[in-house]
Amino acid sequence: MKTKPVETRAGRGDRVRISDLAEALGLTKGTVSRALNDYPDISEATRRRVAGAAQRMGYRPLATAQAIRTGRVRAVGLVMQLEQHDSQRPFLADFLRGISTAAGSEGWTLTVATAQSEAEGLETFRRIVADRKADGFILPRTKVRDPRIDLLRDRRVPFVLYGRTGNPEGCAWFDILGEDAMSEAVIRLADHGHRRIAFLNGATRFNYSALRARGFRDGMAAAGLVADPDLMLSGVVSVDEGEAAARRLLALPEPPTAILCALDTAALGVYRAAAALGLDLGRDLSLIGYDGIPEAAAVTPTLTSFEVDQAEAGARLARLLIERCRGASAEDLRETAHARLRIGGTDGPPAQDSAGLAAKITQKRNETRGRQP
Amino acid sequence: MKTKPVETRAGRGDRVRISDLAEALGLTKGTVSRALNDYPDISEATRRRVAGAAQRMGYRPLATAQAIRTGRVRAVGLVMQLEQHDSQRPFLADFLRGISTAAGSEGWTLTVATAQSEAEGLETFRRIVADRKADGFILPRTKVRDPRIDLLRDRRVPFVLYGRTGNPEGCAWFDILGEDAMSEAVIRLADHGHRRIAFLNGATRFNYSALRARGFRDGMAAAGLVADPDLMLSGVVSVDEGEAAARRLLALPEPPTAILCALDTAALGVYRAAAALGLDLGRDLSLIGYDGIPEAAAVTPTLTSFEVDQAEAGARLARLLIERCRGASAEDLRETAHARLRIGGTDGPPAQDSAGLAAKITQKRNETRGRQP
DNA sequence: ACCCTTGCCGAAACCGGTTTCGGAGACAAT
DNA sequence: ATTGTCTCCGAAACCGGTTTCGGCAAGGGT
Repeated sequence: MKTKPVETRAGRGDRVRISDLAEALGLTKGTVSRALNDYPDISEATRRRVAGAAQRMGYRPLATAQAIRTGRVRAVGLVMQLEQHDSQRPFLADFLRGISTAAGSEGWTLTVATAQSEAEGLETFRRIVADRKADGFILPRTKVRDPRIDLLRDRRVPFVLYGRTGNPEGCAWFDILGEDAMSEAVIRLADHGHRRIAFLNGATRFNYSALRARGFRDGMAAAGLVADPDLMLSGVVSVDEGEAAARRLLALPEPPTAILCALDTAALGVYRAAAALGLDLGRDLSLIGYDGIPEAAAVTPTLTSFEVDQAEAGARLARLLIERCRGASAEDLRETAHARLRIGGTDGPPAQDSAGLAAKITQKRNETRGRQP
Repeated sequence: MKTKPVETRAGRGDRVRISDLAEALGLTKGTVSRALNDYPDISEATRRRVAGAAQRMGYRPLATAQAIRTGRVRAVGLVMQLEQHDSQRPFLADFLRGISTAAGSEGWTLTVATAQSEAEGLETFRRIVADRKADGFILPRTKVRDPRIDLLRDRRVPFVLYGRTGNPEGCAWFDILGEDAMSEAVIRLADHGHRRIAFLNGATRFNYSALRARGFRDGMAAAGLVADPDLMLSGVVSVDEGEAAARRLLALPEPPTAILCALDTAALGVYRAAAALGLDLGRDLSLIGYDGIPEAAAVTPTLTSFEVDQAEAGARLARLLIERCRGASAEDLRETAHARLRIGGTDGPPAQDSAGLAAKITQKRNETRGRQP
């Protein structure tokens, strides 16, 4: 039954072991180990001597060997729960690059797993921890109430959120201030002269949704405008949902002259609705999105949107997690950054006010109706 | 200096160790180990007894502990060398999902690293092997002559190509038959009535380019058409390059009525060129791409293109690599699959032949010129 | 009845580290 | 000079497995 494995000569390879180091220094490997791990019972002199020799001889402890005693393998874990409409998808490569380079510079590696469902995801965490394939996790796409957090907090497994969450106790995180972006967008639209501004929010189970909604409201207040509840929809994620929502909004007696979307995918749906109604994006209807997905730059006119440096996010998350694994307290490991506005062609001064827009829409609709039968 | 690490109680956790198993069976752990690893000096009876107990007690060997003796950690490695224009990028999530689920079902995990340059990539391989973070590698985007292959082959590290290569000796692989797709596309265009068909190929250093070019030629031959060298360009990768190439082709005395692109990104550039010349895609000019990137479905008309099941590709690659690590010979581990045509709105019978198209282009150009000054 | 295989398993070394324990030596205090 | 404390390192156990080696018992041949 046993087939001969491929000869991996890496086995006896040129690695310097701790015993080599010890021998070269005239010490025992136990002493060398303690010196390298900053045990207090090692004199400063030998500590330096050992560190120097380790450096010179290129000694790097074998993580798998350390792990059997310490249980720590110097690997950050990432469990991706892929959903159909995941705005992070296009940026996954950048995100992973950020994580793996930051981790690599500390001698850590990245272990990736995927899950189709939440339950499977939790099981995956358990497995990876039990198998010692990672020392901690980066948790992307945090929810307001997130079972992953409960699980890991309960098991005392280190983790860092990409995003914030409802109960932040014991959580370290890095997050983009989506609320600031939404607020900035509203003020920009108000400066253009828009007074009726709609907001298409994402799925409310994700934590960012509440924040972006708050940012929208804050921006409206700052601009001296009223946030009409009829113009605030949530759960608008896919292109189709975006189109449907926009159609509904534009059929109102007092339609918005600008739509702000928490997700670019929804914004792409607005393109369709505008095209169907014969509206000019950027003139008849202004539109601002969030994420900066590639499709938004490929379409005409290009979408005004907020882009996030996902590589930077990954790098900072990795560094935070490593610090956390080394024992830093979660409360000291909380960072944020801003999204950057990428100006496209979909926002500008309104060609007419809400009433004018309503009239135009009615007129267009009648034209179309007239042509059809 | 030493900060207290986060208490990971996974350490003493509920894991059943091999010694637990041995004790329960009244055997020594050495015997149990040999039984589980199919050593020939274990009776079939005890082998079964051990396997049964392992199953029942939920014993799973700790990979990191095994690794220190065997050097094998049950992890597949993936080093992504990210380039600016990587058509795989949008599919990375699916690809990773395929790999990690297939690997997971065998108890393996996935270690991911990234590199900015070829040299850094090679160094990364060395590091991962030396640190025993992976037992073998999946090599995406193979080149005709690929230094990664030389390195790994030389060090006898198992690997599997995603793609084929110039010197296949000792290489296992999985690949999509891009040549068949190109050939199919040509025949489709010929069936539409096209006679002058152009081909925009990708970067020639990648192995797929030669294959797709061959597929184009084979398709032309099969359709009874001549492949005009003036209509075959290569190194056309980005949207800008695609646009420039299309402009050049359409300025020829006998322009093509159809363009086949080895990459969707290039095809997106053709959209721009067609728009600039006032040509109707699907009527004046037919266009077929390859990859099925999301932008190609977002644009109007949608691009006729070939899509690849990247999750399936990842899964098969993972399985092949695991087999390879278990000792299967590379020559027995070579699989292929087909891309699937996704019909869009960019291909159809030509509205006019090449001469007619040339006339139309000249006319449009004069119109534009007349308007401009 | 004797020797020689052969099959099968226990004992122990080993992999490359970490961690505990104890003791040698330096130095200060009595 | 003796005792006590403190510093610093060696020795050895340990982590959870794998692999080598040797030997016992059963079976086979003469």
